[in-house]
Amino acid sequence: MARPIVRLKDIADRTGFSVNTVSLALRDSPRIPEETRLMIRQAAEALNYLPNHIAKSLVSRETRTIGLVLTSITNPILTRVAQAIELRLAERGYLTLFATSNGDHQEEKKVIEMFRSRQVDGMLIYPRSHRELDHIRRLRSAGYPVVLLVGDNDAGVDVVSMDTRQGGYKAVRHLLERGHRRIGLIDGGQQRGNLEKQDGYVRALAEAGIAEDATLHAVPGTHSLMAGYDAMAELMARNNSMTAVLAATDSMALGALRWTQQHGVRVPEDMAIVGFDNIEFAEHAATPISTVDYAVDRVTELAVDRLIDLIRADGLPEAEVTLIEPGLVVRESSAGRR
Amino acid sequence: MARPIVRLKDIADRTGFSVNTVSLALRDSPRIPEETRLMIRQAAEALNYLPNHIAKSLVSRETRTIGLVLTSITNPILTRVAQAIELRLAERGYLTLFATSNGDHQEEKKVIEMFRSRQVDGMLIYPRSHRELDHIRRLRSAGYPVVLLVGDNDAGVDVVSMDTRQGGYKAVRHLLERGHRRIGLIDGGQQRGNLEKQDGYVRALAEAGIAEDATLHAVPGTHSLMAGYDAMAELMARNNSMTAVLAATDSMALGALRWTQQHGVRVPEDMAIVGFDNIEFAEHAATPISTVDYAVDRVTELAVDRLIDLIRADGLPEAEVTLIEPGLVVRESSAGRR
DNA sequence: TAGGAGGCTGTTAGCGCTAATACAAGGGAC
DNA sequence: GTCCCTTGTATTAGCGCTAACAGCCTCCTA
Repeated sequence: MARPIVRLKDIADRTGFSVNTVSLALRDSPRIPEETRLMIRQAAEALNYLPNHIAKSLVSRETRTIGLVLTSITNPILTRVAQAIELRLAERGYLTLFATSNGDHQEEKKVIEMFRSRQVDGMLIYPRSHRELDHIRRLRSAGYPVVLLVGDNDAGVDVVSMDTRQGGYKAVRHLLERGHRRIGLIDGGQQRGNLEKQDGYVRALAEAGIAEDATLHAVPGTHSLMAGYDAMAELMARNNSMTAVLAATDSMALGALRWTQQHGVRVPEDMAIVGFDNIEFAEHAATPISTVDYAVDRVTELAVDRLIDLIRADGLPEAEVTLIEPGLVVRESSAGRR
Repeated sequence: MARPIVRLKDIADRTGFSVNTVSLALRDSPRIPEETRLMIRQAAEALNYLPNHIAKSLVSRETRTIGLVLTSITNPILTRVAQAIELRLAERGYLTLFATSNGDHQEEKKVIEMFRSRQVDGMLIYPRSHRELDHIRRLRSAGYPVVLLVGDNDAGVDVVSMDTRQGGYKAVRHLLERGHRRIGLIDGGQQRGNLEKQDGYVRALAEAGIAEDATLHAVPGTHSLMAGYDAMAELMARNNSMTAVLAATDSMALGALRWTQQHGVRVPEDMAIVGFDNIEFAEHAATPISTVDYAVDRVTELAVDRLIDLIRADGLPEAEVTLIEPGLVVRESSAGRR
């Protein structure tokens, strides 16, 4: 600790000018003549001066920092989202303060408070639950710029998100078109009321006149590959004559694929598999996996743009929900007709 | 913007006490009687007061924030590292300011300056090059607590890292013991002088009396699965009678595996494959991949502990380099003898 | 009953910076 | 020569907070 800090005062002492003159010179004020500016710049350089952003923030009331709240970064797609957001914010001159909620409501609230206390200019939040958003709505009504990275039309907060409901719908439509009737669903997140993917799944089936069947649903607790593997084992043990399965993440789809490999079930001949997110490992799996694409670049770009608009506006405008329609990437795992 | 801020002054006005008394009461000073404390607490609650951490930092000269610099978070193992670090720092009461250098030297320097300007209490850095560390050594001699997440004994800065040199050595020894003599290497990062894995590879071969053979080396530009795939294609095209290959990351090992699948090369019978990092996707690949384990928990725990020790010490102690010996996880991809 | 000793609270200064204002010197217009 | 305006700089105040010190009671003791 106790590293020596070079302040404006030190430059002032060295050059004989006042602190204020030094401040103005370093900020290229037109009121300071070229010659003075140069002298001061040189002194600053010689002393290896670095402005104290903390002090500046106290005066300017902006920190040029935004807070990013994720549930957990182990989900490969959230990783890519985090990376892309950091990059875009950096381009716009913002630094990213990062924290994870671990899917816990109290943690999420605590993290948001910490960010507020640190006076972040705005927040990007991937909420653990897509339904319980009261604490975030309160944030917004207190005047804080917030953009959610997942959510629904009725969120009451700004949202930029993939339309996963539509994604689920598209994936099931695709499977129906290939002749599948008994389609399984490996979901995740039901505990928190995040039902978008399931909604899409149900709607597509309903349109085709197919009733829901609980024996075709599995709800593992996590999104990991092993969770997908176990869920697949469970579904297969139920003897429900399933011929296709939709997994809520590619990791889980890979787990399901692994199960089929180990148990002599051919993909896609005996079992079609479709995942979500389009991660690299899904594309190059032993059997390349069909998937609902997550448009990382679109989502992050729009989300960051929107957040910065909110920050710059005075008085928050009406909340806006942007849902991006995902594309379906069809690969070998769901090829061919039944 | 322009959200209204509740300050100590507002609580003071409301309760009739002075700002100082309010400050003391909220910090549970023993000099403030219970009754006063309660009144003030209630007022604070009623006004929804949140301390301004920025102002506090200006006075206390600590921000309780550390800067984490990564090259890029798309490498799955760095993701896990980032997550684990954030978690451990949060436990210790620190927030994580996050930035990526994208493997660019100027970016790395710029990011470090931004962190300094924001008065972070310390930094954890995954440097793009394990050799060009002058700018980081300068940081240290200026009194900044820094811990590198990869590095060598002669770094001159604190390091907590996996011993990847030892990892490369162990992996090759393992292949040699299985009877392999023509062992390929798919590396990455040579451009920046990160030769640890290659060093270990070379040493193990030398000890076995096997000369280096340039036709067995491939150096893709990135760490991605496709990079591994392409490198494998290149190595196989060289007709170098290779029977085993060591890839610098599991992603690349998966890419190599994918190539063998598509070209009728049996693993491990015709080709053994060993990777680095032990990511979940390697464990559950079509052929489970042997790998050099990355002890995420050990590394991040020790790194964070060391950093906080440095922050608490007055006057930085001698730099300390901790290299953690990695374990080798043998799976199907390198099973059986030749 | 004077003189402390504590208990409680207020006042002042300062963290490093910016913004608003003040001021001194020089130059032109009349 | 006075007045005013411009140019360059210094002074002051204040961001929200903490730390050091100052002061005023009340109560106890000799």
